[in-house]
Amino acid sequence: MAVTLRDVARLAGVSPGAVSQVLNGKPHRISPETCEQIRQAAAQLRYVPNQNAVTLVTGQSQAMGVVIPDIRNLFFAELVSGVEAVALEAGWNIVITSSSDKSALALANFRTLAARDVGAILLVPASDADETLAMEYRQAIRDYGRPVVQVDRIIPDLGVSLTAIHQRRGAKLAMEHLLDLGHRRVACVLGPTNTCAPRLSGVQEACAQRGIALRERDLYPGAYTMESGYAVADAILEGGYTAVFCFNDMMAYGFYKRCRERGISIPHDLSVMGFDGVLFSDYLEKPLSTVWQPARQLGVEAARQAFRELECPEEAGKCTLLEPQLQIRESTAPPAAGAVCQET
Amino acid sequence: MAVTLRDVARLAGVSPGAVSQVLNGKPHRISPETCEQIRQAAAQLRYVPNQNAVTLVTGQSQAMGVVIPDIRNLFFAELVSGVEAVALEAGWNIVITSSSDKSALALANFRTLAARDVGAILLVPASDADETLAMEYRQAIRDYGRPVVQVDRIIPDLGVSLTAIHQRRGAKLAMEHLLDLGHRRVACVLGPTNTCAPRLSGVQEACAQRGIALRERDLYPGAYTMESGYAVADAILEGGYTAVFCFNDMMAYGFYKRCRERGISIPHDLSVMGFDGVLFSDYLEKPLSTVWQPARQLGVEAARQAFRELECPEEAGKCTLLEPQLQIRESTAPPAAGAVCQET
DNA sequence: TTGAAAGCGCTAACAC
DNA sequence: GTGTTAGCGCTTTCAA
Repeated sequence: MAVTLRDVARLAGVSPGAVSQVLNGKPHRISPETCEQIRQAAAQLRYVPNQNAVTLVTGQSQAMGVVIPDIRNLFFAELVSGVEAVALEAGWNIVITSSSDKSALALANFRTLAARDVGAILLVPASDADETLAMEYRQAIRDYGRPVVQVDRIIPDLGVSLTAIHQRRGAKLAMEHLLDLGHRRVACVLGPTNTCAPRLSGVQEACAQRGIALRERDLYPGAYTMESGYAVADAILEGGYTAVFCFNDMMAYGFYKRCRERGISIPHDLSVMGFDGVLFSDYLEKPLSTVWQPARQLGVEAARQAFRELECPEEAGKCTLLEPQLQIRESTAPPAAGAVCQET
Repeated sequence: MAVTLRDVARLAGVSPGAVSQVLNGKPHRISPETCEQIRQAAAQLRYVPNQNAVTLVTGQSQAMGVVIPDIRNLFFAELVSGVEAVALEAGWNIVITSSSDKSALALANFRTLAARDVGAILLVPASDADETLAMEYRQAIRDYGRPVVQVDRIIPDLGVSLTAIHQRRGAKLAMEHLLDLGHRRVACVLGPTNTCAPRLSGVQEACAQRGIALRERDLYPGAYTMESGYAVADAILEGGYTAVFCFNDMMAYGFYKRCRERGISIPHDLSVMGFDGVLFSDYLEKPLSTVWQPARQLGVEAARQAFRELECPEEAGKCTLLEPQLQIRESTAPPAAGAVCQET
């Protein structure tokens, strides 16, 4: 059915080996005329090498495996697009697997990709990864024996490179912005425990440096969804705060919605800060102040790191941290004299 | 490095063939004890079959190729997630390629996927596809010789199945909604010419059926981006309209922004209708009335169609149209008595 | 300068 | 029941 290298060889009247040499641009000990004949024959038959055969014999597919929680999350979509751009330059494809943020599935995905002999794997672990899982990952990474880059999220001691965004610093920037505006009663809406740790410690750092107390009860649980931002709003609006730091933009959107419903004016009655810098934040009725994360760049850097390791194994184990950017828009302002949110 | 089937055979003291039989659950003519031994050996060595070898010999990889314009577009991200869900059930992976909505790249991607022996290809053509390209596609599809499903966008006479959303009907619904509210001066913000044709004819149909004239100048060019919605807003706000139908939600967001800046009140001064039903539409200051497209379901159906064709080639050439849904929210209302947009 | 031959790891048809 | 064998399409080494 498909045209094979043999077909080309037959048409050109040479051996398969010769065709392989020429078409792969190897140091050719083949006469220019033969070369030309081979090229013509290949073109005529529209020969395309079977990648699986190439992979089988070379032991490495020209594909990069990617494990992410969910492609519908804009952050990961951006990330993937960065990876793809780099892969494309090198003539590689990408194989994507989503874990629904479930560790077991993420690990299974990792193994599947390994079994496909992808040339490298970019791994964004699920947020519920624990020590048992870390051990399994270590094993799987060892078995795989090729470049693995941990992206965005950290499982300790995996022994592979890490490419991530400096979230702690970003969160600190955000909190400092709020504190500098004069806010003293700030609520935080967190994400899933495992993944929001760096952001939380950024917040704590900012408070500590300014000698401001951050109470346990100022920390509200969230799930990084609009729904969870909406759901937690009432409690916060009654908590006597002058500002809220939502640990991602989505939750801030949900928060906005509830504020709108209750007639709370942002930023007059309450300042709202986000985190992510998602596409839409600039198009809200009050453009959201947030911390922009270079998601696409993250994908680019992670892919580059993988290629670097491929060229030169000593490059493994590098840690790359990208800088997030504070984006101050219209949802934050100094606390108003008579803020509507009653004191507790 | 990696454990091979031979290693397992050696440990179990049997032949490679036997191991293959047992591990693949083939009608086993193998004694239960031997079976057990083989399984144990495989488990002990943590044997994982090399997928490339399997692919090479079976001639088909357990992977579905997907060609889309851009993964950062939420619509396609949803689509892909649907495909992935179906693929996962069958133990397949997906290989994603983005074309940046460029036809040449989309075609190249198609060929790359074919060369990888993916089991089937889901193709969302780029929006600038012309007849020359259609010919190349036909050729490539023939060479590929496996199931291809055209998704969401139509290239005529490709001779493959099509799974899409009934956009014409959706657009008609939207326009009817506007007309039923009493609007007579409606502006449309289009998308790239090739891709928005069905939506446009839905609009025309609705107008024709009600004997309402749709003038050429009521059609404004757009690019399906927020920026383009923002950019076109001024012209429309001065055009004496009482309603705008943006051919996607993104452009409506951009339109909102400009309205906000100019103090135009939606829907009092102007009704705005979107198309897509993107995640955020419900969280805008005035939740956007729109036409929801079942993007994820589209992916699910397309993948299922591919699997069906794989099982039974006669299934090829089927056309599946999914129904979009009118979602009326708060951005549309009857035209106000004294609308602010001056007449032309 | 070129052809022949040996695998890569696996499946499937065929002997034993 | 189980082992042996012949490839899948390609790269690469070694002879010629």
